[in-house]
Amino acid sequence: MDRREFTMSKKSNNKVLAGLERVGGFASAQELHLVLNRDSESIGLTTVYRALQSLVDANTVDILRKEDGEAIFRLCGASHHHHLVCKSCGKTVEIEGGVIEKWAEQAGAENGFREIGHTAEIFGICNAC
Amino acid sequence: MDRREFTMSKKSNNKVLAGLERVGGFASAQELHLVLNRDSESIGLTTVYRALQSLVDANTVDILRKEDGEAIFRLCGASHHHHLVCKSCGKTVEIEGGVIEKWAEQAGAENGFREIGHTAEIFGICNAC
DNA sequence: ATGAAAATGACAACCATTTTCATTTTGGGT
DNA sequence: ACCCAAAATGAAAATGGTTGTCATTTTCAT
Repeated sequence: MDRREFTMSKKSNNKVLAGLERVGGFASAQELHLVLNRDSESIGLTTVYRALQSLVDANTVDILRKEDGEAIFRLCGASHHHHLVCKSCGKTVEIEGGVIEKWAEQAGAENGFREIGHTAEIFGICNAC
Repeated sequence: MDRREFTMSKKSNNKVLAGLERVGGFASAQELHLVLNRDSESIGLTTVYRALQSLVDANTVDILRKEDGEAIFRLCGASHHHHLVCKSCGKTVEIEGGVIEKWAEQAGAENGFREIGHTAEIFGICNAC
């Protein structure tokens, strides 16, 4: 009877994915909620949170935290890079992170972990500040 | 009489530093507040937050975020390592991060940043889970 | 069409963090 | 020592992102 496994493409998940595509980069749950409703896509804030949560669980969406602790999301597969952020003015540079991937994979493997993921951010003061 | 010039060493900052030393690794503001008051160091939660803030500004303390967004703090200079955390059971392994130091330093230098710092954490599922 | 299960969303609850503000402490000038 | 202004403190209230609740709606297999 229950043959539904991974076919469940919840409507809300699709709406949220569409929103993330339109935004292109990172967006917070609340921003996403605004964007979606601005474009006559009626969807509740709670549902946006739930959709994001399930997309994160499904490894479709990445989550990371701004310095103030707010969660921001982006589509996985969007080229995986890291950020160099100026603590003073907020200027952000995208950094290639192949080294980090390897480091994380290796450290995980050495300790018998699977489904390895990682976060890595660099911060400092840019030359304009 | 008072020849300690510009040791603007606020009493609360010292209490908080002592707490961080005692804890040894990472601690949240609230944990710190508990620890301090448990040891008959009377200090308010608000003051703990303010002290941590000023210590972070003074580059005496590092701040990073747990996955749930809560801020955790540690003394700078406390042996610099990273964590491999099991998403399921919370088991944590300390990982050497020399590669990361170099990666961060280099990326910062290449982009004209100074006072480079970084965060990096690895997560996955441990073999017991 | 029908009933059960899943999904939805308005609203309330939660909780870490910040702000407010009244009070206390500190420290320099006299 | 004494004043007094500025800094520090902390209890309580406010803030704000996120999660829980629950009544209602939608989906879907029969």
